[in-house]
Amino acid sequence: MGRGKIEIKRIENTTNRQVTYSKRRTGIVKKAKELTVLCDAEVSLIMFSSTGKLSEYISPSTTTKRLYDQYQQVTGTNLWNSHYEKLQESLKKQKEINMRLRKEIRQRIGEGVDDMSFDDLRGLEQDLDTSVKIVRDRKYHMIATQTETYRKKEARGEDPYYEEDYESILAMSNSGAQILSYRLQPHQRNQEEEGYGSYNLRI
Amino acid sequence: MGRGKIEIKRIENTTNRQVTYSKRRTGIVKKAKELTVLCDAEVSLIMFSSTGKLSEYISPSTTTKRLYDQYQQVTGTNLWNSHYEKLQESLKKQKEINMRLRKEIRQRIGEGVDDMSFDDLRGLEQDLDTSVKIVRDRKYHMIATQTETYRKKEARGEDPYYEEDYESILAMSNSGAQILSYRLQPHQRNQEEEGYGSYNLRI
DNA sequence: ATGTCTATTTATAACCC
DNA sequence: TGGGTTATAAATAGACA
Repeated sequence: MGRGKIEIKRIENTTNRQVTYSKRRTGIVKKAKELTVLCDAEVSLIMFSSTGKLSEYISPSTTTKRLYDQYQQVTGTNLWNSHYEKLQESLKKQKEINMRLRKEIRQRIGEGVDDMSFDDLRGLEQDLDTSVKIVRDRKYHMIATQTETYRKKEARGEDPYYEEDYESILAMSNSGAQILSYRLQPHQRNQEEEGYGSYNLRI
Repeated sequence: MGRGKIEIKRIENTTNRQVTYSKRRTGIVKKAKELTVLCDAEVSLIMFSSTGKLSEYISPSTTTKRLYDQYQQVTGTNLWNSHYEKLQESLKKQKEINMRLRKEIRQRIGEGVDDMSFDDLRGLEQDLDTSVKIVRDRKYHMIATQTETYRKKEARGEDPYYEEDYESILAMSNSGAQILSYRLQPHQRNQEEEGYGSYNLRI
């Protein structure tokens, strides 16, 4: 191939190795092209240099993906299987989490209370009490704040009803979107869909 | 390449085409091997003849699948995605659902209450009241039932403390497993034991 | 890293088995 | 198909820009 026979053995000098790679890469790609045209073949050639640089050639009549699908069919080995399995596992996990979340919500709503132990009941009751207290406090706070605003406006001589009436002030940030989904669709609790969600969230 | 310059153009004669394919296939595979050894590269070469016959070369240091995984990483194109669009979609959906469920639980606990509208707050409060009522009723029912059992035992002259004391009767079906996962986080329970009586106040 | 030059080695087209 | 043989075209190692 050049000035003197060479032996096919790893070129230790990094620079030379890269130079040779560059030249031979061009050569092999040319061969692949020729094979494609001359023999009407379909060729996929993927190369990583020792520095990790990628080069590829794919016959213009096809795509890498299509050719690999064919490859799989012929060889029987399913390259995507492992990916598929991972996805499925993920999905399963998500469904389990979903189930748990649903169960927790159901219990918080008061369903299935008959199957709970006394201690759990007491715990749940306490939790609910705490929550309801938080919500109520927030509600009171909102009322207080809005009343304050109303009074200030009035004090400044503005018409407090200028833009909105008192009721609408209270109702103000009624963000169209319902927040508790179960309240939106009472029937929904039957079994929404498959439930996967997240992996390790803490509630 | 032989007796007279040839032009790179599809060989129309099928037999000749196959002969040429066969010879050149050998040649290109040799080149791939040389590139692998000489330049320490990783090469995947897949070829389909015009008759559909598959030939491949893969550098011994890797596997077709591994090399293709690398290929995907570098190119960004995900060859498998299109195969599993449905699965992937499913997964996405599940994650969204879980997100919603988590959000709902968080709200039922009383988190994020500051971002809710007044109406939503009122709705949530009602829901929580209802739930706590259900739970409390069930608790009372259990107490009543157990007290009943206790009395009956006593009436029959049995020692009601024979196996368990009164407390443990109440605590009975304490099913080791925690039911509400969020309760596992201890700090959340700190503010308990308060106004049971005010849980159903309404403005 | 890429392109050019050149001596030499390789690949291979055409042919035959 | 696959293996030889051989004349010739192609590829390329080494050197340098």
